[in-house]
Amino acid sequence: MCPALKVAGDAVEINVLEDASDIPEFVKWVKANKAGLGCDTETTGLDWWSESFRLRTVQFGNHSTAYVVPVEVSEDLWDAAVGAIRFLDKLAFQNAPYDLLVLDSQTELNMEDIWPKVTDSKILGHLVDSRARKEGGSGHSLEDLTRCYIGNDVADKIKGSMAELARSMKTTKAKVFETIDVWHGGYLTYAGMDPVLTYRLAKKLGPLVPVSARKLIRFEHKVAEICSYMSRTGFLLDVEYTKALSERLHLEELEYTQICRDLQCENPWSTDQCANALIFLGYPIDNFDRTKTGKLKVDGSLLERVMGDKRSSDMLKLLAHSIDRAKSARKRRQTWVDKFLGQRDRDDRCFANINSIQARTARMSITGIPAQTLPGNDAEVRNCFVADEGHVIVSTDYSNMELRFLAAHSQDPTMLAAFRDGDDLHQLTADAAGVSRKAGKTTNFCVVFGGGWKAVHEQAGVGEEEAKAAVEGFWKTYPGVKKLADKLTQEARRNGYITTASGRRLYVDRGREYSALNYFIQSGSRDITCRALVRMHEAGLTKYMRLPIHDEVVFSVPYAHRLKAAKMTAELMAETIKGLEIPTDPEIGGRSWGSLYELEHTKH
DNA sequence: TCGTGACGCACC
DNA sequence: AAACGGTGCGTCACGA
Repeated sequence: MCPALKVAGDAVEINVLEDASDIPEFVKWVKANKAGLGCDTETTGLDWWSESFRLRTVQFGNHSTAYVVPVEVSEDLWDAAVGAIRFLDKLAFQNAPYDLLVLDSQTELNMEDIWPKVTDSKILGHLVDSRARKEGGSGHSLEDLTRCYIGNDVADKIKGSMAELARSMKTTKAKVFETIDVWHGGYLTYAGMDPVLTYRLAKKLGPLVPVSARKLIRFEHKVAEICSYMSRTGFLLDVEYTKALSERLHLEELEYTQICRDLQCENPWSTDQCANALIFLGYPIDNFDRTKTGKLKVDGSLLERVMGDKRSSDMLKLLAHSIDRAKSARKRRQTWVDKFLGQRDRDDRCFANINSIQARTARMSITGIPAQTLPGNDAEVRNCFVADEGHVIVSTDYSNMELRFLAAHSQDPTMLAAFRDGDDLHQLTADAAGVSRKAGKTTNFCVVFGGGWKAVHEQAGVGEEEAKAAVEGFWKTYPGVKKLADKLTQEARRNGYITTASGRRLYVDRGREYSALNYFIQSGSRDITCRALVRMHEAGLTKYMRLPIHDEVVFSVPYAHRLKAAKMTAELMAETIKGLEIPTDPEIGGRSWGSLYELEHTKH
């Protein structure tokens, strides 16, 4: 028995099962709590797919009592924990996808059987307040939610106890979980507190979800479930190709780093050193922009200016080019290629960690395989991933989802007609304002982002006057959009938040009410993709899904069924919003993901 | 030795 | 009156 602890004034009892003789008491307690308990796992790390990964303890908790089951010490304890999970009607987890992937991969339990019983306190927390802690919101980690809804003192104690463990063991936090003795008192206290906090948070947060968002609770749990199946499936890596690419990028990096060194730039990753070396070779210091902290700005556009400047010497141009190439090669290798190789499992699969409800707008984020940020202008990096044996890659995305969503919800007649008639919306905006198509297109996107003429000016590379005319023309051409934007801005000003088409509450920062339109569109578009995931799941397509990427879903499908699969995904994903269809565009590729990008490559 | 902020760049 | 929204990740630089 651990020392008594207090949470928000209540004593919390943490029990540890030491051997089989403790099991009857635990079973009795679980039976008395059949309706539901908080649950958590402690493991050796986060890489649930790796061979060295181990499940160490499973913990259960209610409002005031916790049981820590050190499943790694005996089969009896293992069976007791597994039995409890099977027996309980409801289970509350904090970030359920992770724990369920652990239980699924390490025990005889299946995610499919656990998910229907799950409440995820992270999902509830996000539905209550989607903002990160930095943004003035609650945040969504266990520590943040505890701090916000239970008490600072408890959150500090949890955080402090972990740091203390690391200190006492003279190691890093990550190593603690791998090496600490399972009977260590501090460890067991830490482990036991988590399910108690999760249980309390789940109880507390449920009623705080705004009425308009209640229907999203089930929906978001389903989306998280589907994403966890995609995580579990993983994506097959073409190891031979990936190794060769890594090697090539490494040589490229070395070659260009050497040139930088020869030109007095020892470290091209230090912006200070780059600036100094460029100035040393004669580039005028006045030509630099400054960062907001007043330092010389060295970015891609500066390097481009150096290379394009007629007054630049050959050496200066060579330095700018070499800095760019060295950085680019290393970025590709470190951020993507080598990461894939390092993370693969014994079957050469990589596993994405999909946070199905992460951003302030509820957009997903994907780490592990950073699928949302793979370079899109060539096939090189994406070719690392391939469809399963006998499969090909299919990718289905929405056409113009955000602008169509805007047209549907604003019911602006001009914009609606343009989409219905298949007109060129970018040209339409351009014609209305008497500007180039490029300015028109950029304006359409900038308005969605909440940008103004300055953004159009910089992004489209058109003059200030043309940019001003384009933005002014936009609002005149689409008065319905203006009306929606004004309505949302006022709503944000009045309430401090907007309610999206799905009923989600999104807080908007004071003084930044112009972003309300973007939140509405971005969040609504994300919900469209997620509803499509649910429909495809119900149609039995989950095992072919690999990754959701904003307005796109990537699949691996059997070659023989590629046509039918593409058609099915296109039909299931398409959705009609207020009478306007958001159409989809399925693409059938070859074995590698990059094959879908090779055509676009020829554009350059 | 770490954690963190600034910066730059990859994307929708 | 105007207003660039949302991410992940790697490096450098700095401070506890």
